[in-house]
Amino acid sequence: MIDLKRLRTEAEYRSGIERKRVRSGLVEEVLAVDAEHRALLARVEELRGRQNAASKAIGKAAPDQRAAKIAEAGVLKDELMALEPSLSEVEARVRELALQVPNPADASVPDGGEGDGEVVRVIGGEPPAPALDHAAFAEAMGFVNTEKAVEMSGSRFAYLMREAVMVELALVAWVLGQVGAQGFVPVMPPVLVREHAMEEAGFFPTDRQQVYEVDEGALFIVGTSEVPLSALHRGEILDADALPLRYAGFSSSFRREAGTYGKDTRGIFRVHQFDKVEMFVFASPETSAEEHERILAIEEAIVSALGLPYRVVNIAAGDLGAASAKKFDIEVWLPSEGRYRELTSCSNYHEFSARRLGIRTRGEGGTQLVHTLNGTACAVGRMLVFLFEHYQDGGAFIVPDVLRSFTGFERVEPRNS
RNA sequence: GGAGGGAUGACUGAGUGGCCGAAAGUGCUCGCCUGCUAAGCGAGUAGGGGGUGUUUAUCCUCCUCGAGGGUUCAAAUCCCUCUCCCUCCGCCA
Repeated sequence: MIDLKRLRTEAEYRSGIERKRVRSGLVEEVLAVDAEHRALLARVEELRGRQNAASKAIGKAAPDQRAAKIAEAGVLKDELMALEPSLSEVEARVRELALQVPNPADASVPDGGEGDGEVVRVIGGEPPAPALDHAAFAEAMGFVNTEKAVEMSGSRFAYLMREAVMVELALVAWVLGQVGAQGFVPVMPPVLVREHAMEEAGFFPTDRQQVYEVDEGALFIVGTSEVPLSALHRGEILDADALPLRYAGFSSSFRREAGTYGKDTRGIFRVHQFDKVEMFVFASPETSAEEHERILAIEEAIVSALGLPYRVVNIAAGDLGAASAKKFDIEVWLPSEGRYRELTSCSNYHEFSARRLGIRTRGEGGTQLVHTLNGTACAVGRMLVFLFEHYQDGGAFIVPDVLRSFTGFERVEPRNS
């Protein structure tokens, strides 16, 4: 949720929103309805004040004067009742519109849309394509079965099988250890949440079409453990000394991938269900930018330890999600496609989601909203895609060094060939 | 699945229609006192919106006692719905 007060008083705040490709006229509309709301609120409050005073007077009045005073207060009540429905109607409109307004882009975010991100750095080379691309290799090795999964569940589902399962689990265990060493508390959260959790995390209403709905709309399946992690301190006033609070959620993630027909149909690059270790941080506003860099550094350390060539991109304003004020993607070189593809991303939400969640700290001048940040420690399935290409040796698969103590094997030979 | 009890400020907990945004205690903050510590004494201590503005001051005002709705001139208190917690019974691991 944006700060309406800042929207109407700070030009920079407003331009940060407008840099994010918002529906034209939305900002003007919000401001107009907000003004209407405040004007009406003043009238209603004035009436309520008089009504409150009149009611109090009845309690103190002598018994023989009560009847007259009750009649008097009744008139005020009727006036109020005539006005209040329009107030709640305007309130609902402000809220509905404000929910559609994205978090303003940070000043350090470049202008433009998809493809206009700023490449911050490039690490590693651009090795040539292996004999088989990730999908063909995974199938040849018996690591992935999409055919039967598609019959059973539909496109973009897959069975992960054999040694690949052990590599998947090794990645999870290793990554949780890495982030644990950085102070992130491991969490396995519920993946079914109520609607308000989706809204407060910043996903509803804007990304509703990406989310699976179950139990007749009572519950929604999360597309990232960011949602249940964000709710971990819902409604709390946190001790400033306790910040930053860092969590690492491990869960399956589910995405409808609406509007991606025909994109990334090979293998398990883009699927409806995948496992992910996600970092989530509640930070003070003063340190959130620093914390963002820290999360990025951890992501880079993980990709580097796996020996993958990558680049860091500062995502352009028009390509940011609604809740994000700033986002870094790590894109890893995918040899078969001869280009960098997104593996992780980390965002600073500033106080956008904290406002909806009601998460604050106590400072000198009262309470202030915390900042929330999130970042992918490891999107496991997507990571496998890159490993399947970068760790081919002849027809065999080599287990990355750092995972070997978890898998118990170093190499998987080609099957029946 | 059935029956009953409950949800109040950072915490414990009183409060069945007006004198209640709310007793008391704990905690915390400040001051006093005590040679130190402990104890004692006094004061203060919820969140949010709007207006004003000398713009993290002051002041005015409205809302909030799990959430939403209703009754009433007036609701923490009465009624309805929902969410959650507890106890007992049943069922199942």
